[in-house]
Amino acid sequence: MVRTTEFQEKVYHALRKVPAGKVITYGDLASVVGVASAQAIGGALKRNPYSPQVPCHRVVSSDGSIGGFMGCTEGEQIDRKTGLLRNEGIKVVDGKVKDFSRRRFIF
DNA sequence: ACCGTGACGGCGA
DNA sequence: TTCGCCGCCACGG
Repeated sequence: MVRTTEFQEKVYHALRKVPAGKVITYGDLASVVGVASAQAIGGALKRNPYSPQVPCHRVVSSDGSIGGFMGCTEGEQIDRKTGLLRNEGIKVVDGKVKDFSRRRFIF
């Protein structure tokens, strides 16, 4: 049983609305959930109890960086995250999201 | 492109 | 329950 706070649930719920092939920044996601801290989003994703249900891999940094994945800012986890993004049609080169045009998901 | 600072929430002690 | 520290960040210099 995973204890999730309302904050985390909001984050997960908002993230759930992001379809495959699109990515969102931590800041934008924070804006959606109504908080001013993008880092808090990262913290929530880090403790993400739901793996594929909540596409935490579709969340990238504002500068296009992949960001982190499963608590790691680098390593094979990141490589895996990159693979998932590419699998969804997102172009990722050198740890950066190239197709940044659709990073903004209109809610 | 890189580093430092700012700001907010979560979590542990 | 309260205080302090850390973090998958954002932005300016």
